[in-house]
Amino acid sequence: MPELPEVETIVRGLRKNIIGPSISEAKVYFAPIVGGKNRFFEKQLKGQKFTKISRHGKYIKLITNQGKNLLIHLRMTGQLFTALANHQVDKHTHVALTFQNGKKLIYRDVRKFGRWTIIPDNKDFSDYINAGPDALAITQIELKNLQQRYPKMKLKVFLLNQTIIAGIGNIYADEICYALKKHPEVLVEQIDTQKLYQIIQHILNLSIKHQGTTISDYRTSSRSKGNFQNLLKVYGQKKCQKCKSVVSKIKVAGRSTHFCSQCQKPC
DNA sequence: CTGTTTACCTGGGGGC
DNA sequence: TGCCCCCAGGTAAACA
Repeated sequence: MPELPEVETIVRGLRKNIIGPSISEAKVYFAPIVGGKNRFFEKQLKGQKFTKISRHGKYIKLITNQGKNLLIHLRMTGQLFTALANHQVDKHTHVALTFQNGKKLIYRDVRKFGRWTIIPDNKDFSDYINAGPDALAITQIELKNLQQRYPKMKLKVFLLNQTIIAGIGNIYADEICYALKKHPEVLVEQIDTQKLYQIIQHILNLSIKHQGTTISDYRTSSRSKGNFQNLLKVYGQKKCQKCKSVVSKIKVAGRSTHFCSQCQKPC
């Protein structure tokens, strides 16, 4: 589900709501989400206050006043939203934090793939985040260096690999290839760095402006849907917006891949 | 080392 | 309606 724009939208929303108040109760309803250590987890967070929230790629990083580091990954269907004191949890809610001001932070995840990790005191976030530079923080120089390191990699495989660039997932990889007018299987060495750089920044920032893409599960921190799904040019589309020909669907790196065979040439 | 499956889960949609 | 199969925004582990 959530890629960089969706995670960024959630982080911005939460920053306004959960920074400050102390956690009066932490409740885990499904232990595997927190690595099976639900008692430990509840104890660690109780009484803490979040002082900072940020993001690297699709990872959410939270820091408390007593230096506890909490790492959250939403994977496919994770939802992170704030709720009022009277909020009723449903069967897909796996973690709930209650703050002293009565508000709650709810983690809901239909497929249960997401993970909450408390970083041990002697470790750092980076020990638990296996990722390259963030797609919105990367410089053009860094991007060029990465292209030179993986010249024979297919463009979409390169974009999807989180250890190369962090934050781009299946939807935005397809949208980026489309905007570049390149077939997703074109080799990385054939891509102009400046164009790729500008298109990545443009598409991700535009999606953030529209609160991300809701295909089915993704919701903002206030549980509203994103709007960028209305602006997608090729992912999940039947016909190419430009030339009206039928959008092709193939598998690349095991992921469903949409492209226009007329507008995106493999040259 | 690299590229390809599989596993983790639930639910929605299509075909019959 | 119900059953079966496939598909889904992600990633780590197992496999060849």
